[in-house]
Amino acid sequence: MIPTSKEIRQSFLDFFASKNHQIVPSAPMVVKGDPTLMFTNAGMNQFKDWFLGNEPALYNRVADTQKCLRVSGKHNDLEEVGLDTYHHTMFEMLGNWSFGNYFKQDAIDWAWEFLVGKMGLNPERLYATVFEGAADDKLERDDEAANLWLKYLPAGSVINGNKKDNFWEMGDTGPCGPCSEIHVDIRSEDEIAKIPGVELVNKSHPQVIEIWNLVFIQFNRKANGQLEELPAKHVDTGMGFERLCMALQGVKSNYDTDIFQHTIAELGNLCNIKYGDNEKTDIAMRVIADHLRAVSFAIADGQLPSNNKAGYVIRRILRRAVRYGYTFLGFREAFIFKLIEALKETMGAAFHELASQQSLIEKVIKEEEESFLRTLSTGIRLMDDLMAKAKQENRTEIQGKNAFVLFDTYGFPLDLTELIARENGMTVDTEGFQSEMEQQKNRSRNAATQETDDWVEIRKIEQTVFLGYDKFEAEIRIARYRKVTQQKKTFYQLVFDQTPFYGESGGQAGDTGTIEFEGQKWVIFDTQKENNLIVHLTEKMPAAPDETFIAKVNIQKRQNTANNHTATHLLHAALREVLGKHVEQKGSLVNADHLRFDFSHFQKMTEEEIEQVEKIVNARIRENSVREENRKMPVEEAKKLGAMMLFGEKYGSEVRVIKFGESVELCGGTHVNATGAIGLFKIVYESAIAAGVRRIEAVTAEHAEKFVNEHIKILKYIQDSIKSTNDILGSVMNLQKENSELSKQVEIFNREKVKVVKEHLKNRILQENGINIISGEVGMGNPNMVKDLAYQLKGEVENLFLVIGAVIDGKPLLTVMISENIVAEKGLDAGRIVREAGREIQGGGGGQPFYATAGGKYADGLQAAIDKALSFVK
RNA sequence: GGGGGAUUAGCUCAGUUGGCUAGAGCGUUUGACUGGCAGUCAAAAGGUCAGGGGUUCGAUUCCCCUAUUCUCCA
Repeated sequence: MIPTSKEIRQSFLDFFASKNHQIVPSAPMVVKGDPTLMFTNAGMNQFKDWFLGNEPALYNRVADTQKCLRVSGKHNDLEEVGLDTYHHTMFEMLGNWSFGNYFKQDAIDWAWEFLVGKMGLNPERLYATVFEGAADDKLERDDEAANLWLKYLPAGSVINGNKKDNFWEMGDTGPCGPCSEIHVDIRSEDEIAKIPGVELVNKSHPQVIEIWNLVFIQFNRKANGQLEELPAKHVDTGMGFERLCMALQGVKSNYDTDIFQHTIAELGNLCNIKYGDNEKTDIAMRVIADHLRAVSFAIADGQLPSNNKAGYVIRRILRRAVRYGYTFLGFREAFIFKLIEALKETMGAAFHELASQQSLIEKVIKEEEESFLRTLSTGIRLMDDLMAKAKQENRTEIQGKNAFVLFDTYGFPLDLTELIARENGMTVDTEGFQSEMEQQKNRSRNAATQETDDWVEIRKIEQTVFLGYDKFEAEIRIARYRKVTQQKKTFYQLVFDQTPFYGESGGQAGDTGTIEFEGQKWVIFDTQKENNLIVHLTEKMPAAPDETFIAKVNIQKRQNTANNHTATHLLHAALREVLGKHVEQKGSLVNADHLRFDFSHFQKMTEEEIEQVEKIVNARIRENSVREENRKMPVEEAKKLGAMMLFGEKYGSEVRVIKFGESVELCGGTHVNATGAIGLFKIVYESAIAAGVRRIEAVTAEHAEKFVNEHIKILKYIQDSIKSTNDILGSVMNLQKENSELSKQVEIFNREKVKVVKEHLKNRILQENGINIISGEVGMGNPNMVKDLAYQLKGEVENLFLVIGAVIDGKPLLTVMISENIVAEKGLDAGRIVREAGREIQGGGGGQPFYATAGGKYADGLQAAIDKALSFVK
């Protein structure tokens, strides 16, 4: 009986539950509150603070399955995906952890018990690697792990690995340690007979692969590169779920497991191509099946495709999928969104966010696909131009610089440029392209360099105590600090033993304020949160950092922020009341000046809906509901209370619940004591930010008052200046109507005047050598009338040579118009004539051979200029 | 965070040495043809050339700032 992916996942969790592990849900794939990471790229991310010692571990044994995305930074697999059968952008990582509890022995015993005992993998096909040691770090071989493996494996199956493969580090600094990997050989008997598996371990063979990495964290790497032994040792393991399924289901590719096959079959139906028929179309289908997952889960976690940061990464993944579909499967219209139903059928049971967010995911993806198809068609047009130009210049190569512009500025991928070039018998200078790319990378790197010194620890603390819910001011001591230099600017990060400062998180801006000691003040210009660490930023470091300081939060700003935050909760509840329960928070920003709230909703809000929402919020404010706060409520109880849980948020087992009347939310932010403090709430802006997502911006209290007053002031000003008493709108509309009628009148008069002047000039035609010469000064209101006059005369008088002078707004204007045939016959050039004659009015000019104008500063010279112009035909 | 683009009619876009009375296709309206529809033909309406400053006799075009947006890199 072949186990399904669902059964395999469950067996893993059940197994470690039986070993007294706490099973926790997957953290969101999109990381919030960690500046060093955009996406969860390993199972341990959500426990980072426990490893770093920033906060105590809640459990000492944990296991889970974690949604991971590897598309940027150190682990970037994006361009590999699809080409082989085992790389992914998004994947599930099964993991078990020990926080200062068990170590190498249990980790290895249980891994073996699960794989061989529970899941029935053939032990003869398994290999283990252990760290061979490294001289530069003065580390010995990990004999302890090796000996443990020898209980289960023959000596020939325990292999030494180097620092690159078998020493795990989180980053340049931080916790690290040796690791031991389990590899499995899933080749056929025949192949194994030819080459023993042991020779293929870590050789990138698609069927001799690592499935489980057991990391033994025993060191801390400092900024100077040295290692120090950790007091508490941890275990961090990660097993690729897709690979495990492949091994257990007896297939040769991750994509042949039931995790992907349903989606691939559906895709095959859409394009009428069978998976397995052709290498090229197979790659495309794998790319799409993989990217679809990554993008769908990212959107479900609240990360919409956008034009920078994490959102941009998501956009790029989706576009890569569209590109493959476009090139290899012949899709010319959006298609990926149609596969979400199939994905939901496969994974929806384990990850119910797929089902509950399905229509949003579909809309967003469809919109993105369509927008990228437009980008592609623009690129194809530009490509046509480039090729035409190259052919003109007898080149068969598209210059690297041009290909780069196409890519860099217009987002047109290089492989498509090459494809189109090839189809037209041309090539692309990819070396030139790469060198341009290299320059761009250097520019960015130079701009982004940041130097971070080691933390200087003054006193040991377990975790900063946050006092800000109750206090604006407190005695604090600095626990540690470090210097950060970024683009020649230097500032310091301070961590306190306790603090009234709120660190930026949950959309609420960080506090500002001061710390004081004996009359001296240091400004805290921002407070940030890195995971759960509250970091205070200051430009100057106190000379005696081990003193006790008074920390004071900027109260005015904090209160304004609280107004806006509470108003956001009321707004959220009101939107659900007016628009429906499909409204869910997709993003939120709260600072002292205003609030911004993004939420799922599929159409523009009507004026009436906005008005109604505003009305409800203001009514709640007047009700003056008192804040009911519970800082440590079990998450299950909060759910029962009807608190809104957001997808894409990580919740601990105990949560803070904020209740104002009907509004119940899980929230770590700071709020008003009673809604009355908000005073007034005004929506100032409603717009779309993506398919299916709207944004509201609003202001409260003084800012709302100011907003209203300014509008009233403007209205009053209008009322005063149009001398209207009651019907302002009617008066303005009347004025507009009158204005347009008057403009039309002026237009008519002007035309009439041009006509009169024209007739007058026609009566003064001077014939000379078969040329009809007209000249004179005319009084015209604007240059366009003169132009009009000239063109009319050209149409009505043959063989014309016209010179007109006019003074408009005190400035002289000279116009010359010559019939085209005269230009040709006599070799005249109106442009040259006005340039020469223009000197008489201290100006210059130009135009075309038959029509040119010149302007100047010296109006008295106008007649001389006219004479000068006439001298060209006389 | 750094670089490169874009912003012209309701929509998609042309508009290169600064001066072609600012254009095309689609759409809209009207009229004609057809028994009706589909359609074909003809005509018209529709533009503060994103906003602000500057250079110039003259700016959609060149320069600077702002806003919005796209795109690449980190």
